[in-house]
Amino acid sequence: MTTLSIAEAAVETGLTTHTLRYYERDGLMLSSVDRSVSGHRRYSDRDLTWIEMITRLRSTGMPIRDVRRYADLVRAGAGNEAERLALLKAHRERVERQLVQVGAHLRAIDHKIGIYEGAVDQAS
Amino acid sequence: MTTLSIAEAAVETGLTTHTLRYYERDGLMLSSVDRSVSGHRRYSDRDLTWIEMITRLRSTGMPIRDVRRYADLVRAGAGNEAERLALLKAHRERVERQLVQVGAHLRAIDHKIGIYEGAVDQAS
DNA sequence: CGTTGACTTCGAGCCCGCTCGAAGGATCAC
DNA sequence: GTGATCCTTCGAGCGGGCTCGAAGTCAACG
Repeated sequence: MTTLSIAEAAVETGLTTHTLRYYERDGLMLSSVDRSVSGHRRYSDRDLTWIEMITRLRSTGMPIRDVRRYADLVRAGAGNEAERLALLKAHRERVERQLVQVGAHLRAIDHKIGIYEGAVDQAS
Repeated sequence: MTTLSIAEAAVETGLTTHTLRYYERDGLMLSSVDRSVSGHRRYSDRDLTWIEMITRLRSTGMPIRDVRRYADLVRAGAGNEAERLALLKAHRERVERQLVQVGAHLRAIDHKIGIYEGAVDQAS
């Protein structure tokens, strides 16, 4: 099992070291990241996998506080799967509704693009 | 041609009166909104149509400053269609890339949901 | 004529999610 | 050993996009 320094974990996850510390500080990690004897953070595979999950939730638009709630549930251990499920499903619904909306807006914008393409063609 | 008060325009567009004034202040409108003799804003159909466009751009994630740039182009009048086209196309690209990404993340989350559904089934 | 209420402007404040800098301690490369 | 590099914590700052409050004007209703 490999463990990474915060700088390496930053590269691996595409986040900054500042953000990684911030996530931990803000209660988004499942537990405090392990430390080396010298006190430096050591990111485990488990940490990295979890950060990947955070990234998924975040980049589908989940606010930090909801990610924290989810982390709290996972941290609490087995027994609250139904609650986690509800949280993820609710999120899923929101994201899908938004995808549909964005799709519709995008088509309207495409229509506009079509108009300009016509106009630019004319001009040439 | 109907014209609306700011309060009516807010209802119509789903924005707040604060936001409508903010958009104008921030140079997002094509021109200052007309005023009644008493100085109250009167939103024309053209204004509402434009606000709809702003909403489309905004809710597909375009930052305010880019909306302003686009408004500047439209305001400048005919002759810069190619530039407008470029702006919209670039935006379109970004949005599509993001849609793909969000879709991928969503599927990963769905996978997780599937796992929890299994677990909750087990428990019941 | 008074009061209610919708409107005006302006500037400040807020929330989110980072992002950064300072100050200090440890570690690595030579 | 010494200098560069990396780490730590803490708290402040920032950019975006609103959001709000204060203070004032004006018009309509009764």
